Amino acid sequence: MSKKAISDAAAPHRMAQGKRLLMDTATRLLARQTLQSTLALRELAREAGLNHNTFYRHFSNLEEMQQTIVEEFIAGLRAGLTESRQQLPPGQSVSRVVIGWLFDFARENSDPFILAYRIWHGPPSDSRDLVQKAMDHLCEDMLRDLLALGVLPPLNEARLRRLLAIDVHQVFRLCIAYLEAPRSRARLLDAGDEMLKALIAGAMALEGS
Amino acid sequence: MSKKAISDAAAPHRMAQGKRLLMDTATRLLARQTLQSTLALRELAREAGLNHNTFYRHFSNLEEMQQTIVEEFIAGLRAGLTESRQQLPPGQSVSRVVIGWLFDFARENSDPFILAYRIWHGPPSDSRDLVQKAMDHLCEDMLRDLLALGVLPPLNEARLRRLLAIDVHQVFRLCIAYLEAPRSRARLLDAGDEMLKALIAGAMALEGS
DNA sequence: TGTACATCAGTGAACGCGCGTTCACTGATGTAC
DNA sequence: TGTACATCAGTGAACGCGCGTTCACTGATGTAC
Repeated sequence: MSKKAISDAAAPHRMAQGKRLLMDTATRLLARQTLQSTLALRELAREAGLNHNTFYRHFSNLEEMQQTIVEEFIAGLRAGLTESRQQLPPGQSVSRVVIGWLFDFARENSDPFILAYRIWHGPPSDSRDLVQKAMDHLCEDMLRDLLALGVLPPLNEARLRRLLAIDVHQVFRLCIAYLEAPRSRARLLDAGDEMLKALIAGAMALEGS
Repeated sequence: MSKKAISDAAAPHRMAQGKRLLMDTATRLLARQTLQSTLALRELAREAGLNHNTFYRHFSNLEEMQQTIVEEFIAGLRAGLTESRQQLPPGQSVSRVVIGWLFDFARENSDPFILAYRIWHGPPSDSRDLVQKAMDHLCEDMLRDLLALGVLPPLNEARLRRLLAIDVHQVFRLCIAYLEAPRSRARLLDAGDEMLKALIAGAMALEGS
């Protein structure tokens, strides 16, 4: 199970040091800010240890940078999930393994993870649409996997999609909870497992009625 | 079913015009901002049509004001829910009625609603703790109501709480979706109904195993 | 292989502006006697 | 009922500061021939 930070996975092409540094610093500052405030361009550069004009060499404004950060995060998430899906150890609870992997991923990339989560639940924006699209995609993959693994009888697909979307939402919330209280890992894994089981059982019960 | 704006319900005591105006304007600006940026004190006052120093008559900083806004929102939400619970029309789907009421409430108080939702999913803060506490409370009320109505067999309470917490999260997400696409109201109500049914059925299935 | 030139990443000074905060003020409302 | 005083809501000028943005510059890397 890979634990590479996404910067390696998603941007193997050489990237200017300054750009890399600005993106990482911005992610850190945005993810760790305690009350909402604009990220100031000069503060970002100061924090990154660069001249404030270096920013303009790579981005024309902060929104553009944020979008780049989100794209990189999404690419890393998808690459990692694809990889981890191919190595599903047989006989284990699927959701435990996947959620476990996601917990690790969240821990390795906590700042981008938190940032993406907040953007996902934030005001409408291009960045938010990117995150939402990635989540939809993730949902589709999950449905396909569950059907392929035979965990699911072929129920009403539209309903399954809706319920899996709930699962995805809540799993990401669990990841955030995990980051805020890493010692609860086992309990949170249980909760994730219970949730998927309940949703699938619920879907089957609704089908019958 | 009351549709009063929360300012009436929660702050019947006379409040200085300026304070009221500042809080409403801040809520509007915060809820409608498209990309995250600090609310500037002077911009707020300008937008409210007041001298920028009026702010200091009522709050010592923006965080304090935000907390006041959140408290007022929560008080209004709870008062409204209590009221609507007492007038539950018999024979209807409980979740449809409650979610329907919540949709109306969200529409009548869309700015505070959106703000509270974003705070809920945002960085740790006193405001966020207030929202979380209100949601926990709401979950307890819901559990009590469902048990009293006999909709639920008395299952494992801890598990019920966890699954209802999921329901609450998702119901609020549905409210946000409703605000962003009011024409989908019927579809979103269906989704809310389906979700609660699935979760309850899932809980019962897990109990049996 | 060497040379000339273009592109690129990063620097540093300078600008005008809106910001948060302070202070001293005004006029209206409430209260004590 | 009237008077004196305190409290309260809102105003306006002034401050120093950090901000975003521009411009002209440097030195390193890449490329054409």
